[in-house]
Amino acid sequence: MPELPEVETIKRHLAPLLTDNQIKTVLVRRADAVGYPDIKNFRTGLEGKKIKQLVRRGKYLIIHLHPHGRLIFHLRLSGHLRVVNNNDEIPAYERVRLVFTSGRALSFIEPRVLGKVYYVDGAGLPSVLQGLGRLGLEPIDRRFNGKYLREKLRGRRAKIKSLLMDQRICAGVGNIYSDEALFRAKIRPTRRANTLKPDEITQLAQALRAVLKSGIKWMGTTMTDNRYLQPDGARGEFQNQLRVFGKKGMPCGICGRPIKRLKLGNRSSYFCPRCQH
DNA sequence: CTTGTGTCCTGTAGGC
DNA sequence: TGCCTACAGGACACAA
Repeated sequence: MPELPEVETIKRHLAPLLTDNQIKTVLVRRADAVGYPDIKNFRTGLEGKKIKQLVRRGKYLIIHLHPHGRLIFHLRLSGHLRVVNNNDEIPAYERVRLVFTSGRALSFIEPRVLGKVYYVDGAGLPSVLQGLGRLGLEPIDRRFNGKYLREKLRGRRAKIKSLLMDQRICAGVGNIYSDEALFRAKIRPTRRANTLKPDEITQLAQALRAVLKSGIKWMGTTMTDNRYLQPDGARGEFQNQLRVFGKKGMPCGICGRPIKRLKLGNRSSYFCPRCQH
């Protein structure tokens, strides 16, 4: 579900609510929602710890604990996080709950159980989190520019969209924001990376930066299914800024021709056949 | 090393 | 109403 702007929005909402809270108990309602370690060590590792700081890297949300340890969430396609009163009704599809000494609780909701939560004690990362250790630059990083992207794409013959969604190249970019950046840079998702001119890659890097920053500003994208919601239940607003994603058959805002949809890998891609080359 | 495809899991929407 | 298929903001294992 969430890409970088959504996870960033979630982090900003949760940070003031969670910081300094102490974990009293941990309830695991679905064992396979815990990615690491085993359930017993997951619980004992967390109980008694205090929440120190929230950090986002790519699409990962990392919660630093006191006196040590990290709690890491990856929400994948359908994960949610909500802060609730521990006495309130249990949300549907809740998989893990952290109960705080304050009487509040953090609810990890994940209908599809693709998203996971991890507890890491030491400095290193378990193999199930190797993706976190291999992330490339985020497009909102000031070092992310045309030069960086050209180096990463050099010699690559794959379709550009699949490379934009490669977290080792563009950390935090997913299906929505890659389509939107490609539209703004006037490049088709199916273009082979090695056919892009240096100028086009510079435009693409700029577009990625702009789209992700705008996504954060508008607090993420909530489509009509409300699958992504902020932790307080509010919808995002970036869906109103979308130019192509989910707009099959609707007129392009620039040329008026209908937006096309195609399958790339197993994902939907949207683009304007007139404006994008 | 690179690329494309299948798979994990569950729910929902739409066609018949 | 029921059954079937397609689809879903992701990432990884695997084969070629």
